[in-house]
Amino acid sequence: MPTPDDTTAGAPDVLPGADAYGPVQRRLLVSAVRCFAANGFHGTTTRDIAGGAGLSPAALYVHFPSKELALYEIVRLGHRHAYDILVAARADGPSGPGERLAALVDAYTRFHAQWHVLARVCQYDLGALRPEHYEEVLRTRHETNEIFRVAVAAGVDDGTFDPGLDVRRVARALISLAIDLVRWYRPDGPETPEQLGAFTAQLALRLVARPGGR
Amino acid sequence: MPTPDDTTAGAPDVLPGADAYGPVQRRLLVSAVRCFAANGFHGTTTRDIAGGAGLSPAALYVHFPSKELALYEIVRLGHRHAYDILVAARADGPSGPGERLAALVDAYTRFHAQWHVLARVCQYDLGALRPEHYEEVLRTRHETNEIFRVAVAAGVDDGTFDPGLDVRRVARALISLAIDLVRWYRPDGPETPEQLGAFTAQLALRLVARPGGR
DNA sequence: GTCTATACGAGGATAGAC
DNA sequence: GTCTATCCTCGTATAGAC
Repeated sequence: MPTPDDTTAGAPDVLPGADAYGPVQRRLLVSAVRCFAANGFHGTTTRDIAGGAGLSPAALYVHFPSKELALYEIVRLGHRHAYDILVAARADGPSGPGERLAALVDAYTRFHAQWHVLARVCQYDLGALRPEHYEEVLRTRHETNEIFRVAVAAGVDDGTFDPGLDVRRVARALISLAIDLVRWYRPDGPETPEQLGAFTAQLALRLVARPGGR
Repeated sequence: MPTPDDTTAGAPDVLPGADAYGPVQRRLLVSAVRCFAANGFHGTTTRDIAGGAGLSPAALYVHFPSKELALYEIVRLGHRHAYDILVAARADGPSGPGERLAALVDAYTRFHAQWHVLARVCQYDLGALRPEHYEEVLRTRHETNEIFRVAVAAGVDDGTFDPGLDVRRVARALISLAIDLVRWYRPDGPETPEQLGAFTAQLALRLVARPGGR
């Protein structure tokens, strides 16, 4: 049972691209994200969502044609935002393969910690999407994963990383480290998203380092 | 919609400790695990479970007092089995901290791959448990996690691993690597549970290795 | 122990007033 | 665009026959 009263304010805690929506639609999406994260798509009722936004059950259907499309909107937003963050992290900063990979892992980890409510929905409720929507999301995920594979491959190719690395598997492991925290992360815990990002990036560099390397 | 007809055979593919139950109860649990893994607890109906076991909707309640208690039975079984596997892996085999940690990560990874249907339920549907059952499961999880923390600490203390390691965070990362595969693992993929276990164990040793170490 | 039949509430979605 | 009221299906669980 999420709290209402994000009345007009944006919802910087659970919805990154919230400015793209009108105030009511935004309140509904914020409520939906919180409900889905807490109880899952099937464990959430349309009454929960509308009530969390301070509206009657019927009001939801003025803004979304179905519960599933509200989920799709949320999942699409989350995946798009994650992708954008990685592209930005890849673009700026130093350009060595190590620094670049560390920046990607750092950014991806921080994203999942900072937006852990949204990220949780993006990981756990994909199965509730209709097949065509699911396929669309998978395409975005593939592009996101590809960024990591390319970054690992770059360091292997130019000899910065261990030449014996299995690129796909190592990239997958780095993604696992960044994503799995949505399972256990709580914002009232001892670690900030920044600390988690820095730590995970450090682990990433250990994973790709040359055997005898400094 | 899982398939029926595990009629009398055990269900080695989804239920490890299946021998402890009678044949009908076992069929119900097997059906329930498959349904929960595919659609989540709230996305699964008691009709789905009973139908998947070849029974009428009402028959479920002869063997389980509620849908939630069937879930609890499944989750308890899964967590107990994972714990037992780790204790066994810790007990046999060579005794150096590196070998021991590798054996733990290997076993834990293999467990999640081999029993990925069960493991998926154990990771994704915990929130559907009633609070008292949830608390009980958390206790088992804590003991399981503690095994990894102790194994990492042992190598740090005797100088085998990097003395600068943050024991809790590194243990958490190893657990993440083993668990996250339930999100993407498919048995028809290119990797066997054994290959995944060996690879993840190798990553674990990289993560704990001394900086200049061989 | 399993079945058919059913009670009863929950939940997605709509109708129509304001 | 929001509300109240409602439709109607689905879903958990039970009753009672065999």
